[in-house]
Amino acid sequence: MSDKPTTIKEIAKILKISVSTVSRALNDHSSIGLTTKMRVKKLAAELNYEPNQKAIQFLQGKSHIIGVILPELSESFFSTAISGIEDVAYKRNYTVLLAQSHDDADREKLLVEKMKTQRVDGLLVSVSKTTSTYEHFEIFKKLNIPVVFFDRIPPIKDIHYVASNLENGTYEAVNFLLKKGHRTIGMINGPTTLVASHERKEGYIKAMISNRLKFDPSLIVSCDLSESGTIEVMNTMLNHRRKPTAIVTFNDYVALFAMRYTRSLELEGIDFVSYANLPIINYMDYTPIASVEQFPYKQGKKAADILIDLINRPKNETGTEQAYFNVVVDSELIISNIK
Amino acid sequence: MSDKPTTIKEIAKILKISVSTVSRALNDHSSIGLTTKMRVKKLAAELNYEPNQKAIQFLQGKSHIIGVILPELSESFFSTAISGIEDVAYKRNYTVLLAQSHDDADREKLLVEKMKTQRVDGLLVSVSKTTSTYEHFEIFKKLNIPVVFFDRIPPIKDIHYVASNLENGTYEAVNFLLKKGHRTIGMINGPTTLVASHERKEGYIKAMISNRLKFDPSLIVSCDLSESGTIEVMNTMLNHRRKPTAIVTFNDYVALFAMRYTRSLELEGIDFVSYANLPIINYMDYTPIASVEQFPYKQGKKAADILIDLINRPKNETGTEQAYFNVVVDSELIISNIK
DNA sequence: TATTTCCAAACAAACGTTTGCGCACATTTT
DNA sequence: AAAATGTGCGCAAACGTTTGTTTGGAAATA
Repeated sequence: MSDKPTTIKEIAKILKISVSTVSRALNDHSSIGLTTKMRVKKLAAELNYEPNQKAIQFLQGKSHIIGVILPELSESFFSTAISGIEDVAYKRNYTVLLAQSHDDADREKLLVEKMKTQRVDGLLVSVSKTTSTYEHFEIFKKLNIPVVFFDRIPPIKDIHYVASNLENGTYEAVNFLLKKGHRTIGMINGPTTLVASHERKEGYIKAMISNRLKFDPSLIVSCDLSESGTIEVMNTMLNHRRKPTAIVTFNDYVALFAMRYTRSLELEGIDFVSYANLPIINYMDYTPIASVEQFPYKQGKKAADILIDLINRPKNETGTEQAYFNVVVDSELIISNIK
Repeated sequence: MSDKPTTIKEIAKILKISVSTVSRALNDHSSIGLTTKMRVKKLAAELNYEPNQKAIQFLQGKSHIIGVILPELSESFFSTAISGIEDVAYKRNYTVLLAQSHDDADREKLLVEKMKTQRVDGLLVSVSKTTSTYEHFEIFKKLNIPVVFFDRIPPIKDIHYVASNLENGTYEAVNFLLKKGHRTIGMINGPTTLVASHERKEGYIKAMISNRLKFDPSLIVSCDLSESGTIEVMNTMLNHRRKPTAIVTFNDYVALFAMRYTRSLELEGIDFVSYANLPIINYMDYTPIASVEQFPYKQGKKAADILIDLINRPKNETGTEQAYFNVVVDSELIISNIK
């Protein structure tokens, strides 16, 4: 039968010393003699001793679980981010409790409750598209449990977050197109309410300016990101007095819609640049000629690291204003090697 | 400041009764009077009492964590499966510890170790492509910790598993093509070593037989599933004395490769049927006309349910041979609505 | 009335580990 | 020689909960 795992007690009994001595020996406490330490460690190794995490966590009143709530696991951006989150969590001895909101605000609220019940030590959130109120996160603030937002960040103050800087990537993208000879560059942007839309626009403008070109606001159009919406704005673009020879799209889906539409019109020669969300893009016949990479793995890692730092930070003195982590990960233009 | 969560002790103190009474009252133990129960429950509700899971789990010597090791989170099949696993885990009060092998056997071995250290109560595994030995799972058997395999199942005896029945889905697929008028149906199958390849072949054959058609083995070809491999076998197909008018491919990637290749040859009119792995398929210009759906969500749920059942099964009498769960989830042909 | 049965609640141990405190002994300082 | 300091280790409490055993008293039986 399966012998129960070795405990510190058994080691103590065998060595005829107290449990506390064993505990301290294993933790390299300074008040334990070298010989005793050696003996303890040797026996521990022989017996395959592994500390009972549950006991420790219970004792310390910490769950050593970090909650992660994100919109869709099946979106490659998020599943890649999770990968980074987990690598960090594992290294730092935390367990990840995963949950998906499926972009539903109500479900998100429910999940936040669940996380509280599970007594997570910290929370990592990428908010759902439909979330418009943010009180459900207040509970955590009250309980002094840190929350770090990443990628999809609520428009409120006093929060920790990790997000990508889309401005610089967009700058690079537009710059790349300009260097390639394009002079009329369109942009299919997302809803103007999104921070991400704003950043894209800024990057676009900066690229134009730094190339001493005039910025034509009518070349940037907002889109609801659906297929029909994309076709609609594509029509606007194509009927523009200055028809773009290149278009930057909000994401890969929009790029695919737009490219499919131009092909259906038997239009050729428009260069597309997008933002990397889909790995599958490599399997396709027609792909954007470049992509702005947002490094979801890196972002996930960073966010998890910050969260765990926050969990373990020394007790913040009451009254003292604490600092908020606002980390921005630069994006980067990746030029496709498919010609 | 954040008041610490309410404990059973505090309730006891306030009500001037013992902790054990409170505990039993909350758990509806029979030996507690109705009035006491009411009083306890009322106060518990008022104080927002939530049992400290860590304490319970520690006391019971259970971690209430199930480990999940799978090849790639970013593959939609797996991320969908995870979703099902988590739903079940949550409902049954378990936490999911997630890990990816990235289809690397060594990493998988490492992760199994990690899971052991974390003292998971059970393990859910979809084995990596490169795994060829399976001793690392033996440790769990020895420790009496249940392991359930799903989707990618090792070819060994005496294991629990959940897998999809590809035979029936393939049968439906081929049948569908036959009904559509096709008489020469090719199949790009995977490596013959895979169970999944075998099942596809069987389904194919059964469909032919039940339609009273002769089965031509040369119409089924093995493929390493790479793009070049796909092109190679496509050439074989296209030069076959009986050129197929429809082809069933091992997965969506192979379908995409094959379809791209036929288009590059400016060949038209071959119908493709594939197995649903990629949601993105809907965004593409050319898609298979039908897909065999494997219900990863359902499979994940089922696997998790079985695992947790196994964890909580009454102690198996030593010596008594225990039964192994071998669950097979039927696949189903989904006909694409994109014409 | 004396004894048994039963109900409701209390007591106390247990789970594995960490940690503040204290004790004994040895060494160094006054 | 007495006092202070240091070293190495043990004692016991603590974390929150469950659960086997015990207790007190009331009701039921003899």
